[in-house]
Amino acid sequence: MAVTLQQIAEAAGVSRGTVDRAMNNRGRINPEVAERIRLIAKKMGYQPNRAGRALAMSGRSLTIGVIIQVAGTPFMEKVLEGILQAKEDAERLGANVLVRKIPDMSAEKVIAEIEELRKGGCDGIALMPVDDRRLRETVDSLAEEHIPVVTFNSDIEDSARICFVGQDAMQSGRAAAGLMAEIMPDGGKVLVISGYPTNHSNKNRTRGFIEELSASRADIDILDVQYAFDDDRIAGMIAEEMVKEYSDLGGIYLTASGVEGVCESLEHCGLSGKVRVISNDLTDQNIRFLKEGKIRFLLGQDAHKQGYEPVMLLFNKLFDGKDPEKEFMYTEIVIKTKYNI
Amino acid sequence: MAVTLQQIAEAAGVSRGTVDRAMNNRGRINPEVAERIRLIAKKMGYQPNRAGRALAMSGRSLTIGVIIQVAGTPFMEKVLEGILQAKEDAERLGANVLVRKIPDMSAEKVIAEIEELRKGGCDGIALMPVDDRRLRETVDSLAEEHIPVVTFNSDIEDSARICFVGQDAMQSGRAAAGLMAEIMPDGGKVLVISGYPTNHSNKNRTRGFIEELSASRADIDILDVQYAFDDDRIAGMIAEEMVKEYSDLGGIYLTASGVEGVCESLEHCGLSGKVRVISNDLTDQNIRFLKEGKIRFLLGQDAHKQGYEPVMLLFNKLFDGKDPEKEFMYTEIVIKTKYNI
DNA sequence: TACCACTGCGTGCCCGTGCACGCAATATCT
DNA sequence: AGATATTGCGTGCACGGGCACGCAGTGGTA
Repeated sequence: MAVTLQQIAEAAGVSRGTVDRAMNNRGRINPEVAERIRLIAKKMGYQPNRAGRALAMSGRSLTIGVIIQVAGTPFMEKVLEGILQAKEDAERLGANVLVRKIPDMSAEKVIAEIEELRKGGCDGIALMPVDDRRLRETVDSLAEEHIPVVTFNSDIEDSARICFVGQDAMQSGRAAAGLMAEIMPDGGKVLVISGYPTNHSNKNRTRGFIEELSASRADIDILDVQYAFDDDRIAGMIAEEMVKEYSDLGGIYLTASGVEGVCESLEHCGLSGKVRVISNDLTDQNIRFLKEGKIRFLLGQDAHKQGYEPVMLLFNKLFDGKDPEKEFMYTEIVIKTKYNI
Repeated sequence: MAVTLQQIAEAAGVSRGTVDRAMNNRGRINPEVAERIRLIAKKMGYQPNRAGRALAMSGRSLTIGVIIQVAGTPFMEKVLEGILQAKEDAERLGANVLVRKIPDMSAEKVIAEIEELRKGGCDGIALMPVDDRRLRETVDSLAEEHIPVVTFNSDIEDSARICFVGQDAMQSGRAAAGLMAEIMPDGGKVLVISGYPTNHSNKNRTRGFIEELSASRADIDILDVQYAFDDDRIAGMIAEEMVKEYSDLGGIYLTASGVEGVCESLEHCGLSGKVRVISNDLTDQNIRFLKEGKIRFLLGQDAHKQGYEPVMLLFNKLFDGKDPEKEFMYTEIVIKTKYNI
């Protein structure tokens, strides 16, 4: 049976109200008594009853804002599903979840949404950020107002956000290397095309990929990393140039965008399906290329969790005062082939 | 804001208790009044408040029993984690979750546990079943007593369980075929070693694998399915016999157990790592073989969800009277290599 | 007519928690 | 010393829903 405040009160020889003050640091209590009560509560394994709390809190707001880009990709659809399920769960306990969908993800738009949520008296915010100085400053200012922020999908490094829910990029790069090793039995050359090198995901995926592949396969030659800056045209040009220069180029790993350009170039050179392409992210386009056999493997992430968890982390923080266990919550790396997409 | 019984009572010009009787069909009420109240409630969009109900129901049982095999595998650990998280969530709303761990999974043991739970006044049961006629009869008898049952990991087909949470075995077989196709660029022969053919998972994995591979790769020759009946020694013998008979045997797909026997045979023949092995289930042993490069791919399933959902489905059913959306809840297929395990 | 059972409804308590209020004891100030 | 704040604590109400109890009105029976 669950322990209640009343039981702790009896065990400590005080009243329920005193236990309440001790547990919730409300002040107006002798610090020594408070400490003793907290010790007893801990020993008894006290966990606040959600129903009781929800009931007592009813009438108050507890609003959680979620800022998400609506791309219409299957990935985003699943993230949204996760968010909506969390919304349902949280709202049944009296919370209020506002989902703000924005069509394109510029820092200005995100900041504008944050400001609007802040004005509306939002108690916590989950967002899919972009790398931007002003956005980081905005997040830090939210933290100063004690409005917790959780980032998901990508992170704002060195900011005051309480948790990041997303992929471990290094590990993702290593997994890609493992797959590349499996499908290149005869050795050969491998090319890594990275997006913006300032982006941490790109950097870490590249690092993980190279570390793993060079460690496991001495017979595979990894060419110098090329940067396509998230531009399909540049990625295509790089691919074309490289397959012409190196006839034994057997695989291309893309850390981010540029898939379309690469696939077109390979097709143009008559090498589509021959040069193995491994890429990231379950976008519509990538999935199409995967189904057509132009991409061998796609590395994705647990989309549902990436939507559900940020909301729930905020809810737990705001409702129970329970901080996230870690500063990062990594989602599983999902490997998709044309057969399990 | 949410509608309460009190608001309905005021709108209907009756007392809260009368609304309660109307909404919960408790009798002792004029049928016409009851109907009128239900109409008003519907019009106002009444949804019972979980917190209130949980609080009122506290002290009463709402006991959910979970029967799980403790194998100590990482997979089972994660399933257990999911169960324990669901336990926490449900218990915070006043439910009671009993986790029964049994060391080995014979039908007798499972039935014995079910009987004990039934005697203890359990309101719903989640279990990892084995294929057994008496077990199915037991589950059906539970259904007659209105004790809902959810199966997970494997199903009891054609039984009265309200939902199955686990893998779509056909799809898993297809994914394995896709991977096999990727790592056998030069064609050759492929062998399927199945566990007990009466087991639906084995049957469907085999079917999915053969359908997919024969459709996508005409240059790969799929040998007749061999049955190892979940016996390592038999599986090993089959593998040894086959690699001797067919020098171009390039891949083995195992639907279930027998991995150890196969790997030993391959090692014995000096073909370890050369003949590609793809298998199912993230057991300790399989993971070891995967890490050692003796297995190329392992197909697993979302373990956490497989623990969490069965308990939550039962809780939603018993607490809110909400039935599962579908009779099946399929978990995602996870592909593991030595690099993302 | 007196007694009882039954119907149809209102009332009040309970669950666990948050919080406002109030009261006694002590501390601080005039 | 007396008035006034502050500290430390107990008490009671509220929240929404389940359910026991009780009460008035009705109908039947001896």
